[in-house]
Amino acid sequence: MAAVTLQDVAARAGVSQATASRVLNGSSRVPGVGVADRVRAAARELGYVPNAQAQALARASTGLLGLIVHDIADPYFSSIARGVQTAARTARKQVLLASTDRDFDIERESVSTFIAHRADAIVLAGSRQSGDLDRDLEAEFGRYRANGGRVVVIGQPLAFGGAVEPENYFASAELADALIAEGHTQFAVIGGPGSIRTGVDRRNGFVEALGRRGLTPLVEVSGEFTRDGGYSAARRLAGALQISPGAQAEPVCVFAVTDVMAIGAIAAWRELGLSVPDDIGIAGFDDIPTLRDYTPSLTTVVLPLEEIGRRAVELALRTDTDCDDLRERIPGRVILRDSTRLP
Amino acid sequence: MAAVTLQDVAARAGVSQATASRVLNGSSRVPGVGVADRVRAAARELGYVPNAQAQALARASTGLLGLIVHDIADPYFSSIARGVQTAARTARKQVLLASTDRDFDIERESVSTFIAHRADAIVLAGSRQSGDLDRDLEAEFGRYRANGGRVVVIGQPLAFGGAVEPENYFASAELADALIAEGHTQFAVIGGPGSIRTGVDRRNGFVEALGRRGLTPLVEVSGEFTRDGGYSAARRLAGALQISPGAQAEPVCVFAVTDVMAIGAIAAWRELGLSVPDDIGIAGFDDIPTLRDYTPSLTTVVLPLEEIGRRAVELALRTDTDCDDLRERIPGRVILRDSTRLP
DNA sequence: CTGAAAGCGCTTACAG
DNA sequence: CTGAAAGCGCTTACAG
Repeated sequence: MAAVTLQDVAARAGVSQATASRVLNGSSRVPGVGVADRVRAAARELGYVPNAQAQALARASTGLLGLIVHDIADPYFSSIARGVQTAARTARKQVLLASTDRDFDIERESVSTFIAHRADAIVLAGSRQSGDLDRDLEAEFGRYRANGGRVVVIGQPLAFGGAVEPENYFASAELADALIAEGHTQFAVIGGPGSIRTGVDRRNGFVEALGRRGLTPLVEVSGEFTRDGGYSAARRLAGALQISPGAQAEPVCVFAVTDVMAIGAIAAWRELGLSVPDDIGIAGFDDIPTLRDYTPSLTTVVLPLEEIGRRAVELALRTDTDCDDLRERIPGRVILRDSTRLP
Repeated sequence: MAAVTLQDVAARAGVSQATASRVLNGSSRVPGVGVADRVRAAARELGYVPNAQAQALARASTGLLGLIVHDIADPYFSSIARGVQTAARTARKQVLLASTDRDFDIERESVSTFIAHRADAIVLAGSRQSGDLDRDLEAEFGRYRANGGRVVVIGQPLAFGGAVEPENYFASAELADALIAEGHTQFAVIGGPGSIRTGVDRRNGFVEALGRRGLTPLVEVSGEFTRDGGYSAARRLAGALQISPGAQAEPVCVFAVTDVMAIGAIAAWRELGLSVPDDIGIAGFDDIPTLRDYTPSLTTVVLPLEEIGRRAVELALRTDTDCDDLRERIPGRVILRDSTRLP
């Protein structure tokens, strides 16, 4: 049970605890030559591992960084998590991870727990509708920040703290423009849940860009941010549009706000005997790595997810300034591929 | 800076710190009615959040669970991580995550740091070649366990601690048998790095099962566990086999030890004008969700990854017994799909 | 049921 | 350069 303690090390080295502490964990003071060596030798022989909890209590900081995502198994979030990990490692912070299953209660709990653990900073990578950050959460964050905690959100509105903003709206608008430039004139949209801002922004960016060209989606349907959400939305969409195999003058071009949904949509249409892109076109969003070799290759928008994660950590750890009003906008890049090719 | 302290709450409620502690965080003792309410009210009004670091120091346990993976952005590991998260949440533990980028030095560092943070348990989800768990790591784990720490590994050999063993070897053997039953007689293998046990087991299971039927792979190549690793290995393989479009009497059936590698392979062959499964067949391993709608659909083996993560946590948290010799074997399931269909 | 006090394992002014 | 001591914020026997 009893792990080796700094006291033990000090005793064996024949110095005070303070000296042992300075040699092992402090940085500045250079002690007498023999002393430092003795202490280090004692620590090694005893297998001393400093107790980070005790250190955290004695210092002001825990070296912990909280990361909250909707679903760590979702490639979108796991890529962000990878970037967070990388940046955390270079900053010598440990990552506390919470995957909330898109449940806002769990999210709130996770925030409380991270605060209880006195994480030095919290990165909230979920996404929700504007202004929807609930009061409890805002209040907790407020106190947390007052006590020196830093908070950075990725892709969501927050009255305070830092923010990394993937430009979902603009990127989707660019996608619409690119598709129009390709010659498309008929569009439809598969959106996400109304409560998730990312999806809403993408939908809005796309639809409003169409509007600027005098176009309107023929249909809009929506579903969960999952393969199955895309699948069932796509069935409804095909029904609404009455598309039948080989009968399209110009294939309708559908924008699914997520690659994963787009994949579900293609699967649904394939079952219906519809061919992409000949009967119906589709574009996604995210450029998920494992999907890059898909056939037909998927028109999509890339977001530098890992970079987004890294930037969030950098914002969270900046000491030169308060987090407030630090906003980094991260542009997306449109990639036209086969799934929206016109005959 | 100064967060609200238990002392503050006690003062405002007019009770001792001990009583406040018992009301708020202790479980048993039911104090006088008014007392408990007063304390809770004070805590709420002050916005008290217990300091988990201090609690950890005073109690014996931190409520932290360390998870170490090779790459959190890899779907294999992120699915395991999801299972770990779920189980951790129900056990009211927090997850400390380390993604090592497949670097064993970083892995070792992560273990040390987790031990320093006095994680109650550590789940090591990497994978390496048999016996390759280095001495330093073994020594650290030894001390950790002596102090009450629990360690569970997923898919790797360890002389002590608990283990969750995906049955890579057997599942791959079953895959070989199933393929032979389908009528295949010509095989080749795309393996992974020799240092990673998972890949080695899969390769061995497959090749040895072939051997039992008197068959031998025509070629074996290998590469990194990535899309690009599969891509370049597949080019070498096609060169070695001199496969040209439309000229195969019986397409060779290739086993790539990973779905991600299989995808890279298909992409490589497509560039060479080879069609799957007519010119060459391929099977993967993992059944990655985003790949399920791939065309051609990929023959593969499913491993219940989330369950593996959950089981690992359950093993790590079992209190009825020491972790030692707790081994859970998790079987895989073969799924035959289009990518290995014979003409 | 409640409180005073010791202790968890460190760090860090403050003296020397 | 080094040490004695206080303090970080809790929990938990031990008394009452």
